[in-house]
Amino acid sequence: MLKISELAAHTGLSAHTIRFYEKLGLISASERSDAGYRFYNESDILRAEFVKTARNIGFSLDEIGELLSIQLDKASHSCQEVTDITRRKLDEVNGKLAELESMQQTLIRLLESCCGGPENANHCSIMDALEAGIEPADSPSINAIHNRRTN
Amino acid sequence: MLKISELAAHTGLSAHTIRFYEKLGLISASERSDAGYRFYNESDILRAEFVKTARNIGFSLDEIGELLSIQLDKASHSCQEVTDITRRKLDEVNGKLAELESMQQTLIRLLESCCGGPENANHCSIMDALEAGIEPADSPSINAIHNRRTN
DNA sequence: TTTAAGCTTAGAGCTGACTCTAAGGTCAAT
DNA sequence: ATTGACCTTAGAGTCAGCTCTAAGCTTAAA
Repeated sequence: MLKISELAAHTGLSAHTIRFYEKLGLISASERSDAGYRFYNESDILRAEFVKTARNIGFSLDEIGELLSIQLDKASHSCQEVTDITRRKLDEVNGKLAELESMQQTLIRLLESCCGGPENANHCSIMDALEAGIEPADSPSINAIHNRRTN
Repeated sequence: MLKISELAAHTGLSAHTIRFYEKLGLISASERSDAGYRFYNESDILRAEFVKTARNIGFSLDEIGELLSIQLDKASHSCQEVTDITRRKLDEVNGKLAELESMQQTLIRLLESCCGGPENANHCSIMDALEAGIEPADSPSINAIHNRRTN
């Protein structure tokens, strides 16, 4: 039986966050002391670790809620439901990756174009590019590979 | 001279957003009609486009403010200041990319492990992995390349 | 002339995931 | 007995970047 600060130390979540997750129905303390202190038993701890793991992978708290409700009654949920959630998340991640890679390419291009020296910025090619309204570069190669796996 | 909705159409920003950016000091209307309507002249329009471009690249509104203040007095700012802002942003983008690529690898690994079929989730390998507390995979190869350019 | 679309303002609300505060009760050690 | 660390709650605040509302004024078209 762990107290909240012990569960916090164990999971790496703060006590505040654990209470917050409890409000959302993600984590609960099966028992309370007479004074109202939360106590977490083995299965509470496993559940908290599940939440932490899922959060690390990038699932939103809502999605973690979905996954937990599947976990509570696996017999009436299918693998497909689980992969659907996972695939949705992967698609989202791929979309963000594409955006960020486009930004990355643009930023690299800008940095390569500018001397970066102590000269004044009158002829700075980065400023010129921003004023001219450069297009965001899209970085096709890497994402094309990633996306192929998901579509 | 454009009215706010015309500038909105021109830039792809909403009129609401343009007013919001004005509050932050990013965009301004050099003139007003007798009734108080904003009117944007050529240089206002260029400034709005600058903001839009910088935002597309991924700069925060604060950073855009910095860039604009450099633009207003290029003679007293150096190329180095501009590249510093740009490099900072690139580092940030690279950091997010690394995180997302790690998530991506983990999600792909999960999807590959699961049948995704209509069977019940009693033996779903994704659920198993979440319960077992999988490590986030870090995807070294691609980021190692990206990061090499920035450090 | 009337109507609809568009403009103005200050300020509130939204998103997601926390993070913190205030006011108070509990517990272990000295 | 007192200190200090820990626990409780409801609820407010934070971040960034919008997004919307209300109440009222202006303008262009039919």
